[in-house]
Amino acid sequence: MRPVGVRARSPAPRILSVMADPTIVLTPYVQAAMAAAFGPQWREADPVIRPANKRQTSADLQVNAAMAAGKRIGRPPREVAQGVIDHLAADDVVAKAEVAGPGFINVTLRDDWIARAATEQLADERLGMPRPEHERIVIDYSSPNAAKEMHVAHLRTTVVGDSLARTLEALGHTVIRQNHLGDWGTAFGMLIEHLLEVGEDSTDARLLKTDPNTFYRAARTKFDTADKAEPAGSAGDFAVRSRARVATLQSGEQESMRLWGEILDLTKGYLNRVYRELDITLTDDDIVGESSYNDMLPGICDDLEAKGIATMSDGALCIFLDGYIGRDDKPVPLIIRKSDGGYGYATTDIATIKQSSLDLKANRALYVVGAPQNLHFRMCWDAADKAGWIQGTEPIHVQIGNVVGADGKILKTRSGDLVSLQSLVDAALQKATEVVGQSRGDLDEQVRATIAQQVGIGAIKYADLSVSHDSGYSFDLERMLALQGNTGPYLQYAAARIRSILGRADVVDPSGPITLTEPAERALALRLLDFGDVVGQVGETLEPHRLCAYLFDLAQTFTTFYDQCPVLKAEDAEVRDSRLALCTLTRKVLVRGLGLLGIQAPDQM
RNA sequence: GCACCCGUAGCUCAACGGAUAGAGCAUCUGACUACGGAUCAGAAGGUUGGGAGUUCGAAUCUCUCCGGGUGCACCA
Repeated sequence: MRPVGVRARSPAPRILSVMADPTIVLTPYVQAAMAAAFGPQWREADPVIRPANKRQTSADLQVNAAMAAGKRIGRPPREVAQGVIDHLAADDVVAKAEVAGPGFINVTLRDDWIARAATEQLADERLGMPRPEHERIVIDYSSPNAAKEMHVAHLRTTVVGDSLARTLEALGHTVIRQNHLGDWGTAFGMLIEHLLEVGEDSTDARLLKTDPNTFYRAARTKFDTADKAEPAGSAGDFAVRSRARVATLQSGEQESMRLWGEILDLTKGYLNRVYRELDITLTDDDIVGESSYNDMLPGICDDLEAKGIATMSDGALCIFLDGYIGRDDKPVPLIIRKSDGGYGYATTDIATIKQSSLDLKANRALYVVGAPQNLHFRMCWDAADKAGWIQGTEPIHVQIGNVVGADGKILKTRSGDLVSLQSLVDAALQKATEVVGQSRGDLDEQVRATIAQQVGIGAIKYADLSVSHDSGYSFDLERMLALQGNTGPYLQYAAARIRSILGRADVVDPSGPITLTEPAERALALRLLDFGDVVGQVGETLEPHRLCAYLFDLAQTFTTFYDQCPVLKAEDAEVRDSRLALCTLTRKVLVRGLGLLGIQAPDQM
């Protein structure tokens, strides 16, 4: 059985758009040196180039291949390292290379090379982002339920999934967004009956658009009241009608289907409002309701049974896979058809991966879904794979950790419900409004409101994205809206500040050339060059927090530069032009990077 | 019981098998009457839960123990 859900980490061939990334530029040089020194079998070897350890050396990069190679070559690592240096023909890039410690090669890049690379990066539309081998990538994310309000758990899968979609698209991949809307199930019987009772054009019906939980709860309450009434039937026949409606709906009866469609239309109104407020790229075109798989489900069950993969057990059609043992040492079943003939998530999830692989020909299929569902997905994919339905597709569960409160527990309201997404957003917007009102009382209210919107949403998103997606994070408004520290507002501020500087310069579109004399200039330029590599890494590892960490570090590197190097008051025109170009490039990288995270950068704040 | 995730500075979190484990917040000390101070420089803070192993080298890989979270038959 093939391992599923694990991304092979063999280094993918990368095609560079410009010379920008130092590691990529240096790699062939080092490989050539190793081949020249120790034979052609080293031409493809990973030179293990890493950022240099700043406590040990002032160099920029370290090449660590010599230590691993030492054993195979049969020579001391330091000797191997020296051999690489002796054959290194990279004078146009490398200023200095020297052996250190047990066999590190510390490499210092040439200032003029860095300057030239940064100037090129500024001219590059893609700012040095790589163009990896093209893939088709299906991303399942957000996945709310019809007629229910989105809650905390949806927030993160929506935000993380959207960032991944934007990033993978920017890398040139074809991204197919799939928003698996929960649009089917027994609850629709009572929802339809409730809709009929309140009237399709009533204000109560409009609640589906504005406050779906209230609508849902009203239906639920009626159902429960009627269902549990003693003696039976004393509270009306709502429950009976609801059950009957489920049956007519499932049979495809026209009027039931129309009413069902009405509920979905209203739901889409709600979802689109939330997505627009959060600046999420999902649209109606991305909605793939669970119901759209209905027609496939019987065939899937039949096929799995015919292939001998699924068997009947206690009236349900189940798949028992090797290696899945549950309580009491009993094998865990994957139930694909319930004993009442209905289908659960397992069957539709098998359908989705089958479709992504065989129909959509996806190279990767991402499921940006809560971590607790890991077992479920592994079983579905193992089953699908066993049936031969995963061909050339790597299914990946991008596990989303829980959002917890200050007490470390999952965010819940006093009544025990999960906290609604809207209440979190509202709280963030209110707080952002306060902050902007305090610091920018000079701006008119309309402008302040726009900024507060961008800052509040940016703060939430950045908080979601800046910690690794599989770990939980504590929802703390104070922290996420803080103006200093690793937060969205800090990065937005950095971008706004640079724009202000550029606005006060008389140059329209600074293009350099960039020249480097001050250490702070050099450090900034070098860090800017890393942008493309970081974005490429996010595309492979599916970890947006790496981009967050990079942007934060870049912003800090910039402020150091800005503190130490006068820009507008630079001593001469050439230096001024160079620094304005560095400012421009930094702003472009920050804005583009935030854009990949799905965060807007206000012009002023 | 079985499986997956996690345990790193007071707090929130990083670290692609590489050197003395890094940031931010909080704490403490300095700088500049400021090209946007929403700043910069610095200090302090750690036996990476414990132990064993693999490796030239382990927070990272393996095993084991402790502690926490989650999942495990008709919910999605």
